[in-house]
Amino acid sequence: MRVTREKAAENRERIVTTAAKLFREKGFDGVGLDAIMAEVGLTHGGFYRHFRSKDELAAEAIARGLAASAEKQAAHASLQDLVCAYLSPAHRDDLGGGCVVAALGGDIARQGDGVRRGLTAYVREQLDRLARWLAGRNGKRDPAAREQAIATLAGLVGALVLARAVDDPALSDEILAAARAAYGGAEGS
Amino acid sequence: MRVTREKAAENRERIVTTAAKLFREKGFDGVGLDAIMAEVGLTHGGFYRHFRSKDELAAEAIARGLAASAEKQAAHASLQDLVCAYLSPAHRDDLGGGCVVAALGGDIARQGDGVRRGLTAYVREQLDRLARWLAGRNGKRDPAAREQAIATLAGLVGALVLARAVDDPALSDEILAAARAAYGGAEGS
DNA sequence: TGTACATCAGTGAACGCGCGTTCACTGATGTAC
DNA sequence: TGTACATCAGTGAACGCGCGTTCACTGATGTAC
Repeated sequence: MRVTREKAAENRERIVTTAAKLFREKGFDGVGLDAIMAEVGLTHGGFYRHFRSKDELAAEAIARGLAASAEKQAAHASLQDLVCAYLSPAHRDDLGGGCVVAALGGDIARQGDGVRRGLTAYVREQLDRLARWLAGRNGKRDPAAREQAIATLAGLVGALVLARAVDDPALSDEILAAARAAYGGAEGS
Repeated sequence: MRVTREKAAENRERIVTTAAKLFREKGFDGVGLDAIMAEVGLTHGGFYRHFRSKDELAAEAIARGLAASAEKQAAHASLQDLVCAYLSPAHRDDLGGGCVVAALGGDIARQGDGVRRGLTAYVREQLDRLARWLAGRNGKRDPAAREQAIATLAGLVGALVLARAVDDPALSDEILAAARAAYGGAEGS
């Protein structure tokens, strides 16, 4: 049942992206290798032709998810766009495709070095991007831009976590709307 | 080996508080009943004299953790106090005794109805408290107080999650300090 | 280009461990008289 | 107050299932000649 090298590489790729989705949806311990492989369309035995362990897959899946997030954030034309998209009901309801930090934040703090190092680099990158935007908005060379960037990133992540954790749809929507307003998603750029 | 009714009630209590601590430290799936019971000083078999299942314990432990948090927040004399304590390095490093939402936020969204309803009530309570304080600071009857309360709560939770997830102690400290400044922990009341 | 052989991605059964749950049992507590 | 019996919190072994991991095997792909 050997497959093309090309096909094998594609399968490996799909294992990583599928895992990245499922981990965000159900947590690291909430998904088994069999569920991941089944969603890819393979049997679980073949997993170890691609990865040494579930942990190795987890590290790679997180890295992939962070890279995808970074790309998505970079695509926004303005801070306003980014905040509106991040705090949209659609993003709240898209656990598997959304922000890795909001979905797995608590668990990441308990993960190994590789995962946490990747996350740290991602946070630095996002802070730099936000600070640049904020400096542009407030006037060049704003010394408070970095502090504002940190407050904004924290507010975005926290608002999404709260909006997802809360039981009442009306309260959840209110949280998103208030945070959009507070973090610049409703004002002009 | 029967024990006093009093002693049994005390044991039950300790199971709940120990579970509340360990769940926050290692996640729901990261701790077994045997570990919880061992830390209490009992054997795992006795667990089912007190609870019908691990899930039932989880719901009660979360509720207990939220109640403890609410009490702690209410004890602060001012918003400044609360923000400074919440965003302190000590709180960041006290996973087991700290904020339930920051420690288990992502997992709570995947829990049952009981847990989420309790969390929702807790969030409402905190928002009301924050809005009252913010209205007091800005002048009575501030219509933006609630929006500001939401932004503040989100910022607190998000900053703590980020500070814990990040690998670099200096960046972690910077996040806490910036958020303290941005959310009113450094200004006068 | 064609043939023979080596490689190796994927299969599916099996292993082993952890963990939630159950159960027969113990013996001190609680209660009825 | 004292005695006999019922209750039940806690014990420790056992069960069963899920899941990460291993392994012998298959058969198409890749390669050497």
